[in-house]
Amino acid sequence: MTFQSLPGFRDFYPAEFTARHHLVSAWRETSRRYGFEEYDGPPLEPLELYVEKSGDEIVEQLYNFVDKGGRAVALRPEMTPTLARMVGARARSLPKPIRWFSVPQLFRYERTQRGRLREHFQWNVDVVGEADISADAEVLAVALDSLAALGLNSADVVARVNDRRLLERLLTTTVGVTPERLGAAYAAIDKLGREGADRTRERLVESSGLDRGGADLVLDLLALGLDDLSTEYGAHELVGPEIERLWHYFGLLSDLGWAEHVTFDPTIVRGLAYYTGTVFEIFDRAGELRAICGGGRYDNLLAAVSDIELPAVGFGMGDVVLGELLRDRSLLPTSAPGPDYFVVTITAEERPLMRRVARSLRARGHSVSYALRQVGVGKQFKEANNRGARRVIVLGPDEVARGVAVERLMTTGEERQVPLTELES
RNA sequence: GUGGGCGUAGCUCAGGUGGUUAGAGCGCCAGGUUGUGGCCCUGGAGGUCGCCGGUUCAAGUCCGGUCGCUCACCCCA
Repeated sequence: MTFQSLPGFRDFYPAEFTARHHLVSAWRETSRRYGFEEYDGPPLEPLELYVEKSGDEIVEQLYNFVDKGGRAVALRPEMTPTLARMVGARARSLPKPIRWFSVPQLFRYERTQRGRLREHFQWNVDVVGEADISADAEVLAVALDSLAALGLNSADVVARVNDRRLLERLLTTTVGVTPERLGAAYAAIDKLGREGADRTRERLVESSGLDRGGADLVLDLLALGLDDLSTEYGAHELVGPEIERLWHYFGLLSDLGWAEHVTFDPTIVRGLAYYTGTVFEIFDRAGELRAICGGGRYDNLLAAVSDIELPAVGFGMGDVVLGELLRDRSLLPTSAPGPDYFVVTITAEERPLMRRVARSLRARGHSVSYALRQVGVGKQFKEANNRGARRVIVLGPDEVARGVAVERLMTTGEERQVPLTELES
C-alpha cells in the first residue's frame, strides 16, 4: 500500500522546507523591524465566522465539514476574521493601535492551479485601532520591505494602490451609480484587467444600472492617473478630499522609502466584501504571476464579528506565488547550511574521544556531526563533504598521542593542529 | 464546477508505424582508496510503464473509463 499527499497539499522535504523557512524568516524579521508582535489562533473555526461576513457562496470554496459534536466547522481560509474575533474579545485592554502579525497555514477547497493550492502559508500583518492613513502606509511599507529583504526591489515588484472611498465617490457622484449597485460595479471593475474594456462595459450595463454612456464614462475615469483626477475633480466637494488623502498616502510612502514601488491603479478593488478604504495588490513587474500580496482597510469588520468597533488595515502575503517568483529569480536557498564541524576518526579507538569532542563543541553552541558507524576515512570525508560541513576535526592515533587533533577547513583544504584540551573542555 | 495537456526508476526524461529480457543522465549504495572530501573509473540496488477494463497471437505503445498532476476558465486568501 502506498500513499501520496492529498490534492493541493504539499510535502516539505528538507530542500523545500529550507526555502519555506527562508520566506517565513524574512517575514518574521521584517515584522520585528516594524514593531509588530506575533499571534496565532485555531486552524479550525466555526463555519459561521466566514459565512457571516462573506456570504454563503464562500462556503463552496471552504474546507468545511461537520465535526463529531455536530458543529459546522471550517479550516480557516483567511486569518482576518480570527484576528477580528481575538482583538474584539480583548479590545478594551489592549494598547492601541494594535500592531500584530501571524503566519498561519490557510486552507481552501478548490481545484488547484498555478499559484493556488488547497493549503498555503500566509503572512498577515494588521494595524487595528488607527483610522489615519499613516497606518495604511505603515502596512504597505512592511509588505514591500519584506520583499526587499528577500531580494526583490522596485524593478521586480510593484504595489498598485487604490481607495474604495475614492472609487465610491466617483461612481456615485459623477456617474450616478446607486449605492446598492456599487458592489456589482466593483466586481465588474475588478475584472477589467483580465477581461478587457468591451466585456467590462457589458458587465457595467448588465449589473450596475448604467446605460452605455455611463459605462463609457466609468471606463474613461479608470484610465485616469491621480494627477488627471486632481485636475478634473480636485475642486469637487465630495471627490476632492479623497484625492487629497491618496496624495498624502503616496507622500507618506515616499518618506518611508517606497516611492518607486507604488503606483495608483483605480481598477484595484479586491474581491473581499469587507474592504472599506485603501486597497492594494503587489505584483511582479513582468506580470507573469498572480498577485503576490493583497490587502487594505476594513473598518467595519470588527463590529461584524464582535461587539467592538475599531478601524483596521492589513494584508496577506502567501508563500506559493512569492515562492515561484523567488525561484524564477534564483533567490531561494535549496539546502540548509551544513554543520560547523564533522568529526572524523582514523580508527575505532578514537570514537569515545570523538563523542566527548562533539559534546563539548555542541555545548558551546556549534553544530556537530560525525559518522554513526566506523567506516573508512575517505568515506567519512565524503559524508562531511556531502553534508556541507565547514570544518573537519580529524582524530588519529599519532596526533592524539601528542594531545592534538587536525582541523581541516573544507573550503580551502587548509589544515592546522589544535590542542585536544581546546576541543574537549 | 467546465475545458485543454500530461502520467515510464527518488528526480529530469528517451523509448518511429504494437513484437522477445523497458533504457539514459543525475541521485543513492558499494568498491577502486585501512590517514583526507570534491574529479574520475567499476559494479549494484531501484520499475505491477498511475489504475481498471477492452482490442490483439502479442500493449509502455491502440481504444474506453478512472485516479492523479498540470495549465486555463469560474472564483479569489
